[in-house]
Amino acid sequence: MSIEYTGITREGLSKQIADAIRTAIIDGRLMVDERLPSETELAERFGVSRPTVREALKRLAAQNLIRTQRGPTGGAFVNRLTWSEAHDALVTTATLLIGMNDIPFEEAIEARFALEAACLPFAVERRTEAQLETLRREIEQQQRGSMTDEGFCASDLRFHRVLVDAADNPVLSFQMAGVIEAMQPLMNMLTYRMRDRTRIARLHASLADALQARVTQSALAALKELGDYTLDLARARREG
Amino acid sequence: MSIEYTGITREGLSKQIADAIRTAIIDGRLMVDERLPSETELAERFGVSRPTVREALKRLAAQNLIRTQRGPTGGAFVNRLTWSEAHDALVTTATLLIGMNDIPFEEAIEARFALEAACLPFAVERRTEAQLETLRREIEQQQRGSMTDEGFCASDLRFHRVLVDAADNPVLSFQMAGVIEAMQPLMNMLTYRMRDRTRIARLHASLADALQARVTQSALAALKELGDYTLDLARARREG
DNA sequence: AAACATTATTTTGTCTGACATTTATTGGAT
DNA sequence: ATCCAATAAATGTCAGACAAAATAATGTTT
Repeated sequence: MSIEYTGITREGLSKQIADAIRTAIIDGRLMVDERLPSETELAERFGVSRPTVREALKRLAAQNLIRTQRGPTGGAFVNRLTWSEAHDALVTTATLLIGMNDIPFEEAIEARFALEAACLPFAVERRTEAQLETLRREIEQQQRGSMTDEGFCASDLRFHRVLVDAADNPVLSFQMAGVIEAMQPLMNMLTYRMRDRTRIARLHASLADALQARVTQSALAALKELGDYTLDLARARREG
Repeated sequence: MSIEYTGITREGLSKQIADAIRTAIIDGRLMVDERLPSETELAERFGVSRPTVREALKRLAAQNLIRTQRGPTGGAFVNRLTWSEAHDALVTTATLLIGMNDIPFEEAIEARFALEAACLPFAVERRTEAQLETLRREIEQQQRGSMTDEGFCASDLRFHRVLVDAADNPVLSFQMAGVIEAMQPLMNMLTYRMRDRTRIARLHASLADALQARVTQSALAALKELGDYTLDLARARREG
C-alpha cells in the first residue's frame, strides 16, 4: 500500500486517511479480502496516533468497505460489498433523503411507477411460478379487511418487490429497492378506505393475470392505472 | 456489576452507539440541525469513554448523517442530507458493487437502458432549449475524431446525464445517477472504433431530434437501437 | 504417537488523562 | 461606541495502558 499524504491538514486527519484508503480500494490498489497493515503500523506510516487511525477505519467500516477481526491473524480486511449491504445502504440513504427534503408526492410517485414500468417487460418474460404464487398470496391478504393500514402497505411493498425481482436482473432490483422501499413512509401516510383497498387489490390481480398470461401490454396498462390511482389518492390527501 | 445493555454486547460498543443515534435520526427523534449532546456528555450517558463515542460519531459522519463543528457553539449536528451528498454516496456504492461483483455486461446494460427509457417520455415533454443545446454540443464533440476513448466515454456520460435531468424529476435523476455513472468504468473498457463512434453519434443525434420535435416514439426507438448496439459491442468484446 | 488442554502472542477494543486547536463570547482598553 | 485580547467550551489529536479475542505453539495425558 503506497499512499502519500501530502494533503492539507485543514480537513481532519482521520478524514484524510479514510479518503486515502477508500480511494485505494476504489482504484483497485487494495484488492478484496486483502489485509491492511495493523493499526499501529498504519499509525506509524501516516505519522499519526493509533486513535486517529482507528477513527479513519471506523469511517470505512461504516460504509461496509472494510471489516475487522481480532486475533493474531486478524486486522482490517477489504470487504466484498454484497448486494444486501449495498441494498441496505441505498435504502437508508434514500429514506433519509425523502424524509428530510419533503419531496412532493407527485414527483416520488411518478418516478416510482415509471421505473417499475421499465421492469415490467422483463418480469412478464421471466417470472416464475413461485413468484406468481407469492403475488396471489399477497393479493389475498390485501382483500381481507382485517389489516391495519401499515399491514396493507407492507403487503403492497412485498407485492411490488416480487414484481421487480421477477425481472431477474440484480442491477434492476438494487436500483428499484431505493425508490420502492424508501417510499414506504410516504405511502403509510395515505389512509386507504375500504373502497380504495379493493380497487388496488383488483389492479394487483390484473397485474398478476397479465404476468401469468405473459401479456406485456395488459401488465403495463394495469400498472399505469395503479399509478394514476395512487396519484389521485395523494392529491386527495393534500387537498383534504 | 453494572446494568446490562439491551441487545448483544457482541458487536462493538461504538457500533451500537452509532446505530442507536442513527435510528433516532431516521425515526425523527432528532431533527435536522439539532445539536447532539457533547462528546463527554454522550460518553457519560452511554457509560463509555470519549474515544468510543468519537468512533461512533465518525461512523455517522462517514454517512453524512452528522457534521461536527468546533468551538463553544460547536458540537455534532444532524445533517440535512443534500441531493449532492446522496448522489455521491450512491455512485460510490454502485461503483464498488459493480467493480467487486463482476456483473455481466449484458445485465448492466439491460438495466441501464431500460431505466433510461423510463425517463425518456418525461424528457420529451419537459426538455428545455438549453438542454437541447447541451446535447448538440456533446454530439459535435463526439463526431470529432480527436478524442481519446476516455474523452468519448466522458462525453457520452454527460450526454445521458442531461437526457435524464431533462425529465425534471429529482428522484429520477438521483436513481439514474447510480446506474449511469457507476457504469462508466465498464463502458471505458469498450474500445470504440471510428465506425462505432460515428454510429453512436448519429443515434445521439436522432435522440436529440426526437426530443426537439417532442416525438416520444422516435426517441424510444433511437434509444433502443443504441442499447442494442451497445450490447453488440459488449458481446463482441467478450468473444474477441 | 496422537489427542487434548494450556499457555503465549498478536491484534483489535476500550479506557484514562492530557494537550492542541478552533471559535463564540466577554470584558477591557482606546 | 468600537476594536482587540483573554476566556471558555467544544472538538481534534496524542500517549500509554489494559482487556478481550483468536490463533499458534507448547506441554501433558492417554
